[in-house]
Amino acid sequence: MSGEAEDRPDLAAMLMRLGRHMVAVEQPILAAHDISMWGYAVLTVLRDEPMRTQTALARSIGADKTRLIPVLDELQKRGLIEREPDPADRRVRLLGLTPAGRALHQAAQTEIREAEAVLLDQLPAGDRRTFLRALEKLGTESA
Amino acid sequence: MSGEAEDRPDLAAMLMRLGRHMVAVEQPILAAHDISMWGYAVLTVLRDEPMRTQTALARSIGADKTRLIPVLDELQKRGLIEREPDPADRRVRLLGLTPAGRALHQAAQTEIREAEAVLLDQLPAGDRRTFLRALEKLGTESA
DNA sequence: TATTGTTATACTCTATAACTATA
DNA sequence: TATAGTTATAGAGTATAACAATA
Repeated sequence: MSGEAEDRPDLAAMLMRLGRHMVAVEQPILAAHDISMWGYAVLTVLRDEPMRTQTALARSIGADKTRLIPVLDELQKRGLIEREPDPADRRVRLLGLTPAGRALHQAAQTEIREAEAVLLDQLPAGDRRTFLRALEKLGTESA
Repeated sequence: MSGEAEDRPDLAAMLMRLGRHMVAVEQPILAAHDISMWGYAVLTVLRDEPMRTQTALARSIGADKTRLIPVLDELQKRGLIEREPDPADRRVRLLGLTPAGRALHQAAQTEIREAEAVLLDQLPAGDRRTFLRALEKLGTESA
């Protein structure tokens, strides 16, 4: 309980406003690599760890499993992901990045980080670190 | 340019994830007051300053002017906003809160701040202040 | 019977364009 | 002719439910 008066917009409003702005900033970069926002999100998750089911993948990026299917179809067709039935349980699809998928993700992320820096450089280095750490912590522990 | 390796999710992903979560947290509160997210956004803007046109109001909350109209119809019908033609230029609608609108906004916002505190209390007080200030600054200066 | 993945459908949200009225 | 507001329509994005394959 801080005794200070908090004269600021609501948290959801600030997050969604800045979030929409950053999505708009990312859009041209992703388009240059011919990949959608959901496609990029899939590559990001699979880079950190392969997944055993599409349902788990969908949950981890906050998407419905049904709307991931066209995305996975496209990524597979372009040779960016592997997606093969598990011999031990042929209902599930083992998911992972191909080298091409890894390379594309790396290239796109590098450009995205440069675009983010333009925004984040408005903050002093210490505030920037605190901001990013807080944002990551709140997102992972609650959402 | 910080020389540190930045092993974190992309900024847009973190913002949208936490933003969606906070919207979900707000939803039951707004529903209890029988008001939509856009309706609440309108009340918030008008509390800070009356507006001279609906187009300006739409722009200030990042919405299309056409999708604001049913929202304004509803708010007006419930006596939460005033919306009268400007005698000096009868094309424009002068917009402002009624006392009832101001009271409803205040009540809802109080509950929303309490819900936000549950999340924000995970941060040390200093980090919390830095986080909120940074978020507000980045949102207003760029988006 | 339960679970994974898929397809088809319906629904919500949003943007586009056309219209009215004022200036 | 230009602008504010409104209406109608179409499009994108998303979720719901039914289905097929496997356990």
